[in-house]
Amino acid sequence: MLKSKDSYHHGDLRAALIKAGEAVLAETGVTGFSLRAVAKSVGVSHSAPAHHFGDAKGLLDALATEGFRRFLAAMEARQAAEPSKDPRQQLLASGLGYLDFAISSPALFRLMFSTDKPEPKTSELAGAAKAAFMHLADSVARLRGVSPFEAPAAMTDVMAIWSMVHGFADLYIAGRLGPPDGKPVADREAVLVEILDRAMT
Amino acid sequence: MLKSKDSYHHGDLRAALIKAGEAVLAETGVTGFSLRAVAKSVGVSHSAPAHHFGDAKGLLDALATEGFRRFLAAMEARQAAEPSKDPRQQLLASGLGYLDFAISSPALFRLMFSTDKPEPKTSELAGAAKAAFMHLADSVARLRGVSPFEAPAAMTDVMAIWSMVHGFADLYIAGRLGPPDGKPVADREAVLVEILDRAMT
DNA sequence: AATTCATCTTGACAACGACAAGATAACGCC
DNA sequence: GGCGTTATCTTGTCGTTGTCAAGATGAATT
Repeated sequence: MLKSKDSYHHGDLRAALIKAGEAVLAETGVTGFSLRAVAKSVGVSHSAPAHHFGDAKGLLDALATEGFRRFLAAMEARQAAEPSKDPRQQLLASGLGYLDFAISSPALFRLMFSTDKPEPKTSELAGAAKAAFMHLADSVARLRGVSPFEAPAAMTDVMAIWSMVHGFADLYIAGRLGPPDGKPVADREAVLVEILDRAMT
Repeated sequence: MLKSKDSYHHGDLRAALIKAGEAVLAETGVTGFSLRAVAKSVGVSHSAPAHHFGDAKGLLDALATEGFRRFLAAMEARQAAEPSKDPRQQLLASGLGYLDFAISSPALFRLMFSTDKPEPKTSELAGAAKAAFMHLADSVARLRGVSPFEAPAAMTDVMAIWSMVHGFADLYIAGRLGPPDGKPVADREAVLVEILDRAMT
């Protein structure tokens, strides 16, 4: 018994709500986000989401969790498409995947890095976020030959690289890069590669 | 005739609302932000703010505008406190001011770089944001000896430096820097100076 | 002093998040 | 097969929110 549209029980409500929630989030942003709008777009009563996610924060957490998974997937996809196995090239490819995701889902990207830290380490959200961080740490480990958790210098590399990509992506989706009133940025990927290269010293 | 607390006309409502709005924003974040809560904290009717700011977005825009002014002031303050007049040292000091502001007003910082671009270039918001950008462009111009608006290489410097500080500040206030479950970051200023240095090549 | 007008209040409405109580059907157990 | 249990979804309600309309107040202007 899977999706039956007109039966009393939806059958796959949780997944449907996450999918619809992502669309609503992309359209209205976090501030305009409405549980009832999500429910309506799925064709379900206004308080149906409560049973699956508790309150509004619950659904947003689920969206952020799903976001971190796709975020990681975007970085890995770019790495897989990069022919060279050189750690430096792989790390640059990862950065391009980082930017890909931010551009394709700006509202979700913002939600994921929204100020509320993931509370307990047992939560799925924290796990997905940690997985994304570990991907970066591993990439730097391959580049430097040392684990960032053992060598402080490598941890500085992690922070430098992460700050650079994240800042570029965040400013880009805010439309704030380049001259104030000018167009976005000529060739964003070329620029990102060039400045990311600086972060690796 | 300035602030008279119990008269029908407040006398300085606009300024009072901005001040109170900033407090509410800091407490509840953008999502929990409420016009009525701001009005109540000033001791005024729930729809008094409308006359000064139109709708909720109007007040948030005013807060962001004020934020950009203090943002610029924070960078200049750090520069003034830096004894060396060397362009590189001055630029680093500016970066520390950037971080100062983000840490002291995280919610406001997020609001300022929130995705909605400043629409018309005539708005005060766009002007204040542009002033902050110009400060950075000027600093880079002094460092490189060329205006970023004339030399593409210098503009790349601007983007590299801005991305680095912004990313570091944004990740820091999100509590995401350093090991996933660890403490914030040992000496944040030393780390920022070190990685910012990389951005300048 | 009379009038004008910006400023602020009161009242209303639709939409929202959250809660409680009930309806429906899937599942387990005998 | 029949019955109770339980997860799932609906309906109804409450307090709060943003926005609009209409009125009250008093400062400024003439």
